[in-house]
Amino acid sequence: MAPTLNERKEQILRAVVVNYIKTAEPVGSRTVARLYKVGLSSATIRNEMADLEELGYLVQPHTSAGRIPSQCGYRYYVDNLMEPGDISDDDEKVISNYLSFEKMREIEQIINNSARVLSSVTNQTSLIMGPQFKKSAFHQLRILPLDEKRGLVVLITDTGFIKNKVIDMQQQLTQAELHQVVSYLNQKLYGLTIDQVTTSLINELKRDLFKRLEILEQAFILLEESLKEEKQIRVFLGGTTNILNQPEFKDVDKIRRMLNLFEQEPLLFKILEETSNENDIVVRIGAENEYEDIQECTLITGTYKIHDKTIGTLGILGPTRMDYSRVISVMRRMVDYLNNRLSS
Amino acid sequence: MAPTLNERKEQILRAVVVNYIKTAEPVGSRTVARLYKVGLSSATIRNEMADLEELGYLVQPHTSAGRIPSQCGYRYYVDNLMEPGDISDDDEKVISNYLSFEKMREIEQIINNSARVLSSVTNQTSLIMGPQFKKSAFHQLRILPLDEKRGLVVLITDTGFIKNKVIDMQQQLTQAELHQVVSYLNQKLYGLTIDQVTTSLINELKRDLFKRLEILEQAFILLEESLKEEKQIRVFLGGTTNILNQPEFKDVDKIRRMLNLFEQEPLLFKILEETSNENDIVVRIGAENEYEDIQECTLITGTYKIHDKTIGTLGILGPTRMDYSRVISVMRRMVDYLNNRLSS
DNA sequence: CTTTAGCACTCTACGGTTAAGAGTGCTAAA
DNA sequence: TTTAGCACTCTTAACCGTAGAGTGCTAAAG
Repeated sequence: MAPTLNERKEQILRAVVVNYIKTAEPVGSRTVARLYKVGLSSATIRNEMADLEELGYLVQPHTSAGRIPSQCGYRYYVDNLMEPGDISDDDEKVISNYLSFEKMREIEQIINNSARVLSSVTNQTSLIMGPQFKKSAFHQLRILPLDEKRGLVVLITDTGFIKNKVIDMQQQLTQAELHQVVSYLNQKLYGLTIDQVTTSLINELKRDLFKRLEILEQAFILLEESLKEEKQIRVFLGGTTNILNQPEFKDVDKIRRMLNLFEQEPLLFKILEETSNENDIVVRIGAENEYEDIQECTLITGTYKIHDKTIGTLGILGPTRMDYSRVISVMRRMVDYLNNRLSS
Repeated sequence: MAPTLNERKEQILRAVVVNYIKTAEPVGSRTVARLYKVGLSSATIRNEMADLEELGYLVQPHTSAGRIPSQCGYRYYVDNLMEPGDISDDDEKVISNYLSFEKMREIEQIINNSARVLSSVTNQTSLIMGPQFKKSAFHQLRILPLDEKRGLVVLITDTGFIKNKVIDMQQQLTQAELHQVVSYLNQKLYGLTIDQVTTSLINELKRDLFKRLEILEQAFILLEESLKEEKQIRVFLGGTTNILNQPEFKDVDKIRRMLNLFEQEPLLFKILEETSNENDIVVRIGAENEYEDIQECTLITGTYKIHDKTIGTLGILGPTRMDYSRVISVMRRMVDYLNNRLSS
């Protein structure tokens, strides 16, 4: 869609982006001439940079400063100029070092740890959406009587999640009655994703069951509630303090807005879900993001799967001035890791 | 221990503390004379303030500024000058409004919500230690076979916690064998607190059981691990961004140190545990805190119970310049709330 | 026609100076 | 013992002026 630039302009744009990513300082024509063997004088580069500014790829903070990439500039860089490249050896070393230590079994811990790794390698803030229970398929339901009044509902999905919840049972059920209810439910719900277990479906089942047993009111309400609650998903954060190291966040007010965002789990969830794409790593630069408070940031997301079923999203959030190539390769690496780790 | 001040000095000290808490500006003698009907001229107050400074209760940021309370000054204020007072009507209204909405059943949600309330009413950062599983007593253990290879271990405590964990069972166990193991364990462990279930005790049990069944290796290792893991407790945070509103945290470096602290859950846990006292609200001002990074802060803690068993701690962390009277009363209110809520 | 050297111009960042304001300590009088 | 008065101190904000970086434009060179 964007008009293609000639090679020289591309070279210069790349030089500006790369240098600005590294130094966070506006890049002048002299710097480009010196550091990137373009074989041109600063004056020529100046002219080209003026063109690039007119085309919208560069901006000038003020008349006598160097140029910095605009959001379009970053976009062009990511789409056309960046060498995708594999993860660097150094990063790989750090990551595998981190991951080798972990003997975690609980899925939450794995996710949490991944958030930590992701943020400390990229020096950005990482967000990882916990496994989305609702996308799993119903596999099995058990009710385990605890004592006279209480029971434990255990719900097992095809992806291996186990959710449980204590319920009060006002009226006592005999073992046989309980068994009857449970096997009926299992039969009806088997294979549905949790998403598909709607309130209306539950109501229907309730009507059916009431014909046979009229004592389950309590238990049912609670089962319903429990399913509803489970749809709320945790978002794990790593390296929230990393934004403080970025010069673009020297303003306390910006920091506040970001941290505020980090406290709002449902919002983070929404942002991650909207941005992510099942099959690919997505890069949202600046105003490409829906949510206003991150329109000076770039969000990079990827998804992870359990047994080929997409189950969650990971994201890295930082200023638009971000080492795209590196972050993307690290992201790719972590997605692979999670896919392998969780499917075993 | 501290020498008692005469009434006039107390009045002036109180005035300085109160005013400084409100304005965050050094308080001059004129201000004290004007706003707090001491019936003395600024000159007299100046002399008294010079005395108070010599005694260590006030400090001067620089020669020509007003005074601000030293940490000793705050301590004296909290111990002797502050009217303890009940929670204000406004605060009570806000709190009960928040709490009336909640229909939460899960303990984690209750805690999390409490953290939110606490922080938004006090405008400080709140920390709440999740229920301390390890202080509960062992009540009942169940193993629920899921399929050929896996089982669900369910652990129930006297305080009503339910913890569960999936285990892989390499060798198959018959129902009878399983039952035997489980009832043996229940018998041996009943009534012990989780704290008391040490590795050595588990090893002992293991030896005992191996005489009868030699197939439990796997299951046992996993049970042991699961108990160990459960000793790690979550700390819920609320209002971490509130510190940004405090003028004492205008320095980005201080902000970073605090946020860094907030990311280290085990450390928060340690701080809360060290500070808290089962029977009372504890106020730790500045250097009274062990941990270096909060020695410019005040930490106020209280504990909550389930069935008269202390099970967790809540804390409020803010700059030493904090509305002590208000925070303490709010803290007291929330402790009461949690005690009632969780014991039902 | 493209590239380059040169130069005047613009804007920021920084250091130093100044003036206003707040509050003190001291002295002497009430 | 208290208070009025005053000189003194220190901070803060505003206001220069200058150095430095980088530009845009022009004119010459390739």
